[in-house]
Amino acid sequence: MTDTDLLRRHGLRVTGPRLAVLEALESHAHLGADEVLRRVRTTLPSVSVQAVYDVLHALADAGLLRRIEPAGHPARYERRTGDNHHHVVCRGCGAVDDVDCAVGHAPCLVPSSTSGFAVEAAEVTFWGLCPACRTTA
Amino acid sequence: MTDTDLLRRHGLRVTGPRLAVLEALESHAHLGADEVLRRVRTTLPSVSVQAVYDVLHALADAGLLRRIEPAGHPARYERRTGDNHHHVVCRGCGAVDDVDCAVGHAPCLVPSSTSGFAVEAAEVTFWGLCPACRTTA
DNA sequence: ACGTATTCTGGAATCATTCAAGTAACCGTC
DNA sequence: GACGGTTACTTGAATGATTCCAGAATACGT
Repeated sequence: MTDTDLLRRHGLRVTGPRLAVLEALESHAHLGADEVLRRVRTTLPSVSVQAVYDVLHALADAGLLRRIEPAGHPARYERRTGDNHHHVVCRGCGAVDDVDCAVGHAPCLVPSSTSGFAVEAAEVTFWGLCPACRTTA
Repeated sequence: MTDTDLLRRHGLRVTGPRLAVLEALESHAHLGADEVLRRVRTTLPSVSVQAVYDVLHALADAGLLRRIEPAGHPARYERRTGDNHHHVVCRGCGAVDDVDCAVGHAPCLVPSSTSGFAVEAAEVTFWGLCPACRTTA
C-alpha cells in the first residue's frame, strides 16, 4: 500500500507536504518537527513551518503518526502506531529508540489504584545513556 | 525533621523562597511553577519568577523535589521522591495523581531489549479522565 | 561583625508551538 | 477535462513556559 492510498483510506487529502512528511518518517523514526521540516525541504523547498505542524497534527489525529514528548525535549513523531511499544531516551543527546513492552501483554496498563480516574492508556519512558554517550562519559 | 534541617543536610542554603516552595508543595503535590509562585507570594509577595525556577531546579537537583512533565502540560513538582511511583494525568483538565507501581517490584524497569542503552530509570504515565471530567463528558 | 560565594530581582530573550488572514490546491461533480 | 467548494498551505505575528543576563541582596563560615 502506498502512502497515497494510506492517506485516502483515512479520509485525508493527498498533498505534497503530507507525502513528504510520511516519507521522511518512513526512513527515520523519532524525528522532531524541525528535522521533519529540514528533510521535507530537500524535496519541497518552499514548505512552510506551519505546513509541517499542520500535517503532523492531521496525521497524528488520523492515527497515522504517533507523537511522543520526552520531558525536556521537543516532540518527536513516528509511524509505528497501534502497538503498545515504548521508548528509551538518552539523557545525554536526546536520542530515542523503540522498546517493546517488557513483561508479556501490556502489564503497565493496569495500575494498582486509579484514584477514580478512568485510565485509557499507559506510556512508559526509559531513561538512560545511548551507546555513543556511554563511551563519551 | 524541619525543612530547614532538610536543606542544610543536603548542603543547601536556607532561604525564605526555598522554605516557602517546600511548604507549598508539602500541602499540595503536583503544582506547576506558576501555582508554586502564586502560593509562595501569599507569604513572600516580592519573590520573583526566576527565584521560583531557580529554587525548583536547585531542590530537584538535590533530590528534594521530583519534576514531572506530562506531554502537553507545563512541568509539575512533588516532594515524594525516591520511590518509583508513577502518575495518572487527566486528558480533560490536566489533573495529576499518584499511582503506585502496578505489578510487584518495578516491573517496568526491565525492558525487553535496550538497544545498547544503559537504562537508569523508567517512568510510567497513565492517561485517562479524572472523576470530575468523567461526569462532565 | 566581615567578606565572599551564592541566591535573588528585574527585564529581556529564547524556543517550540500556535493563531489569524489570505492564497493555493485537491478532488467530487458536471 | 473544467468548475467550484472545501480543505490545506503561506506569510507574519503572537503566545506561553522557561532561561539568560547583570546587578543588588543575603546566608553563613571565619
